[in-house]
Amino acid sequence: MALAHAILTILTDTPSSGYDIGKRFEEQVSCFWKASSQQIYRELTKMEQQGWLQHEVIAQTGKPDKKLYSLTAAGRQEWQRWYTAPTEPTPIREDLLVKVLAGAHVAPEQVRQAVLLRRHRHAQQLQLYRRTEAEEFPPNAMTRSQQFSYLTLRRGLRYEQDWLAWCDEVLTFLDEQAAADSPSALPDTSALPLQ
Amino acid sequence: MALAHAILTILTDTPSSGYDIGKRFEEQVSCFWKASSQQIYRELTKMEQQGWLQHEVIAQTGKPDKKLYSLTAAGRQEWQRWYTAPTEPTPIREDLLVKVLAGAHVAPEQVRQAVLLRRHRHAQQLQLYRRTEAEEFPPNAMTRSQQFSYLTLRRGLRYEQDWLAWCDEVLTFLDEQAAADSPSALPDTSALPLQ
DNA sequence: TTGACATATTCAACAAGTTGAGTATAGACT
DNA sequence: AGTCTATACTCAACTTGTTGAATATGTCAA
Repeated sequence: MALAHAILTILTDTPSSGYDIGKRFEEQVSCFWKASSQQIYRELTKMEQQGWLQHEVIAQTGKPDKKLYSLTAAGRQEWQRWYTAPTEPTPIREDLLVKVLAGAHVAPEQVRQAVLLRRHRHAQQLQLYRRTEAEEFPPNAMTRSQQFSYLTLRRGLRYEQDWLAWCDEVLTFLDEQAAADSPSALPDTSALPLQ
Repeated sequence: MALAHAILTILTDTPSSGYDIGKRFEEQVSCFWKASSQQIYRELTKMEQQGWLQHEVIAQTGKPDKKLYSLTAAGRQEWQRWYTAPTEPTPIREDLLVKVLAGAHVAPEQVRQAVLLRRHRHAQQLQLYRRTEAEEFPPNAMTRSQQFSYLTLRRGLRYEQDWLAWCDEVLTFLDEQAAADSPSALPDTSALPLQ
């Protein structure tokens, strides 16, 4: 039911077509939700069958017709119900952590490579968020709606920073291990790699 | 294919039954992967069909028979291939962020409630991880395998701490808004809620 | 002795997410 | 003239994840 509620939330803001919703997902919401257009269209059909939405067909010149969806009273009510119900955290499924967990069974270089690759991805994503922050959220001139939007971007920023910091922890650990194992290492830095 | 590789990883360590794997998922891996036993059994069957695993039936006294799965050469090879292939970050789907995004459309108290509920959950999870840390990872006496395991716990600890910090950011923002809106507020603390 | 709990696995149905193709119009670029 | 992109939607097949029930044995405690 989760995607349905994300869609309801967008339609709370303004009536939209499936295509519009898809774009808003990509632009605004991609930091914490991803949905393919196929998924969105399918969900919209289901939600209309449930009576949460209605649509009217809008003829456009130069573009294909579109179905403009808007909330029904039942939809608005369902949205309110959802809003006050507790939200569960996303189940996390992280390949990289599985790899690190098994780190003792592979060459240290393999662990390092895996972590480095992911570190790079998070660094890029962080940069992207930083750009968005600079471009779309002027420190002293945000509307109320923008302020909330900014709070969600803050989550994205934190998330990426936290990943980077953890990757660095792992890399530091690997460095210390390597130093301790190599004959030319300083002898007294091997213990207590993390605390 | 992701669950399959998590299972391969566990079997790299030691041959196990579906039930054993389920328990290790719950105990060790639950911080970053969740799988129901049904899912695991289904996946094991599929993996055996692909030739990654083989099993032998072990008769036990006082307990039902079990199927002890172990890696084949092909399975080990596939695991190696996966290990060196880049890992994508999990797609995140966070209801709570959708709620905060729409914060301007509901009463501030509703946002606060939603955030407080989640904050509580993360605080509890953090405490749980802290206990695990204290009980299972003695600072100076970890095996190599434990050290890697500890690194994954570190990810969990960080993750929960980061959530708490963000929740507090949102709550602070809401407090400042409330103070700015109420007549008895200090007049000059309203601007620049975050930076 | 009855019921809860741990061990150990299977089947069925469904919901959610992914992949890929297909249909259409229209403007812009080459 | 042909291709690319943007708009706008649909259908089908598949994989993955969730929920609930069913089966079977043995131990431990109320």
